[in-house]
Amino acid sequence: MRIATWNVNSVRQREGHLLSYLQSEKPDVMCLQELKCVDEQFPSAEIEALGYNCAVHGQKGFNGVAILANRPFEVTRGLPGDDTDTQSRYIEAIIPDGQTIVRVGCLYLPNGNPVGTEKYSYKLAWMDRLIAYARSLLLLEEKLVLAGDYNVIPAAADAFDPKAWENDALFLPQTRARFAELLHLGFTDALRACSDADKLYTFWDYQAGAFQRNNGIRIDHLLLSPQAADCLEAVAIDKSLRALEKPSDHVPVRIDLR
DNA sequence: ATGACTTGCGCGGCAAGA
Repeated sequence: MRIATWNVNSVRQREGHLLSYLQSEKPDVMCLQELKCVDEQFPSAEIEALGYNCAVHGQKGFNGVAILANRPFEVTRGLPGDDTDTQSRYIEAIIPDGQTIVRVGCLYLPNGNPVGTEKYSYKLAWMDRLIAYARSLLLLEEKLVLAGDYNVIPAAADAFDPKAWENDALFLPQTRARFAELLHLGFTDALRACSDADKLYTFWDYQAGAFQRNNGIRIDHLLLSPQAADCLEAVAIDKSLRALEKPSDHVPVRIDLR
């Protein structure tokens, strides 16, 4: 089973690239973040025409997540743990796979900048909720994939210029500690399970020719439960999409599970 | 040293992103 994740930075602006990607890479499951639209504005008809089912958790203007799959599936919306949180940042699917299932969580973790504001405390609180929920999901002992834009640079090797990120919400020690805490529950970072190479990035800023200089960061991740990690066959970062006209600032990351 | 793009909203320049 092929599972991909991509922060599209507006699904309406990226519809053409998305449809091309679905046709060329043929993921069984596609996780999308930063839709920047409400459910009614999501291009469901065009995606369904390619044989996908869509589950959308949109929001006006910002945020918004979706899961697409080439078969029917069950879906739940929202990250448990705070009924007052109105931001659309989590959607989960149970994907049938022969006699078994794969549970896929699609997440858009808050950016958290500027540090020292309520934005950063919201990020840390959201990570605490994710850790608590992930702990409960692991008890199910299923194939589980938590995929998305984590807005976390896990280590210095995951940034072209780590010094520039020292005081940023994506790289602060408290941020990385929570990401480590999540991993230590028993998750495997799919990319790092397959490669210890540096200069592997999933985001390049639009400004100052960052992509041309490969001045990027790795912040889009697929975390695997033990049962999913045992099935990991391959991982890829689809960097070529960043060189297209009108790209997202993120590129897709995908895995193949046997 | 600073800003450097892109998007949504909605029609004037901001907020937000990372």
